[in-house]
Amino acid sequence: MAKTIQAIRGMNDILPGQSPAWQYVEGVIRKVAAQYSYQEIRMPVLESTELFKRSIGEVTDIVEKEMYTFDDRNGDSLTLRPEGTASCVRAGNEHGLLYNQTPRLWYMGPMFRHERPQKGRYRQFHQFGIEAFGMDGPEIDAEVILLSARLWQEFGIAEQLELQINSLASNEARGRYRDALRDYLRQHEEALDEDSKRRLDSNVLRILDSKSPETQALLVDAPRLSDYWDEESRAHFEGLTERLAAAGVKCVLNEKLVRGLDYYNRTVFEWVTTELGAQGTVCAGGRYDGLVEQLGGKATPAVGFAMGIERLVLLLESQDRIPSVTAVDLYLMAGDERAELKLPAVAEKVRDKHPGLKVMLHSGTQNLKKKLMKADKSGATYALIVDCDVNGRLEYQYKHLRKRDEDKNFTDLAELAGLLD
RNA sequence: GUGGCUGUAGCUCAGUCGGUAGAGCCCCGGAUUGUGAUUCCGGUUGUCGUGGGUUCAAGUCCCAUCAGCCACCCCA
Repeated sequence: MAKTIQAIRGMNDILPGQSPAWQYVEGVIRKVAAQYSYQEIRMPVLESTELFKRSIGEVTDIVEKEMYTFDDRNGDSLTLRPEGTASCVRAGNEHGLLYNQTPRLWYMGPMFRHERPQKGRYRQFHQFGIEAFGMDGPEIDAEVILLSARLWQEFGIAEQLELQINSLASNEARGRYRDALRDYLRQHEEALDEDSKRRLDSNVLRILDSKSPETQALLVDAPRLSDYWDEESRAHFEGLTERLAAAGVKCVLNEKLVRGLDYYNRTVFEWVTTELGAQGTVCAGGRYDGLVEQLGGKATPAVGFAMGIERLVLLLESQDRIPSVTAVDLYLMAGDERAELKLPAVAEKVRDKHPGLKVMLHSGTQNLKKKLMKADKSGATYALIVDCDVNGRLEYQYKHLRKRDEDKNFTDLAELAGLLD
């Protein structure tokens, strides 16, 4: 036997048993995105490596050690996209979608990060994302968050998710805070954990969400980001929280919430759950007013989020919120050899008349008992046995496989319609 | 990238002190030759993750490696 080949580590097959859950999730997402008049955009999975270095930030973990990067045959450096926003902005700039316009866009598809796999974290994973460009008021931040909140309502998991929100303020204000925080932490450097010491130079703000208890104790008396907010950012933040409150969406201020990607400013938010272990963030996003210009476009404010589909599916499964669907509705079989020849034609007629019905045609040569066993095993609700009388006329026997004593015989296929509920 | 746990049949798992591989489910056949669900009888499950080593003998002990899970890191 030839040696079998396994899937790449951290890259999962979505098997037939799982695909109905995915189709359900994708269907609800498409519906809700349409309710808010967002339009789909589909970007390539491969982009120039430079795009992600310039958008996500050179010194982030994603760019430094998590990207699938390789040289094309002509020597260009290409990267499998680790997230969607950069690609979306690139496409918007490239096709003139953003200039003097206010597009509301969504995308869904696979992303790639070379991390150690664990629950809710995979090397190929899927994100649904939305991005709204050209609008700088808090009402669009609110819209984006309300869209996500509606998804939780639709899925029936609103109770399991908490909205955490913060403002990173303007780049200048954040810069002043970063300096103040660094000054404070330098005075207590010896008390910091190793990771935080390293971040003192590379990314001070990330020390805020360190899991080390000693570091957190140190942060109690540290400068607070909200004390450094500029007036415009404060007004923007209040405008957002007032709109959320008016719409009945609860949120908690988390002053230690800073995003991992460099391009965020002002509003940042996360929807978190305690149901998924260490990977509790199901959806996260914020405002990124500088990114379009940073990638060569005209200065354009923007806000968006990304949602991890795997985490969403895991959460739905943990709450038993995935509707069951039957794989087969009607199982069709022949009772004799002459009917066998006409069976595909009968199946086509049934499919013509009942387009929504999932019709499975028996294949194989077992006797009728075996056919019915197969029908039962298929999960079908109904079976239809087709026979041929001496004159070549077709006769039908209908059986309800989930209720007893529901057999019926008829010679006109049209009678089937009245039997399917 | 770091650490802990785990890899035996398609699935869930047992396998004692090292002595040539087991159960249930599933699948196939039959009881019942054209009527499923319950029942009964019979049958196939296999590179014990992979590669080395120790040993007369390794699923079992040792080393390496791959994969999965959980946590760190990071992130959705």
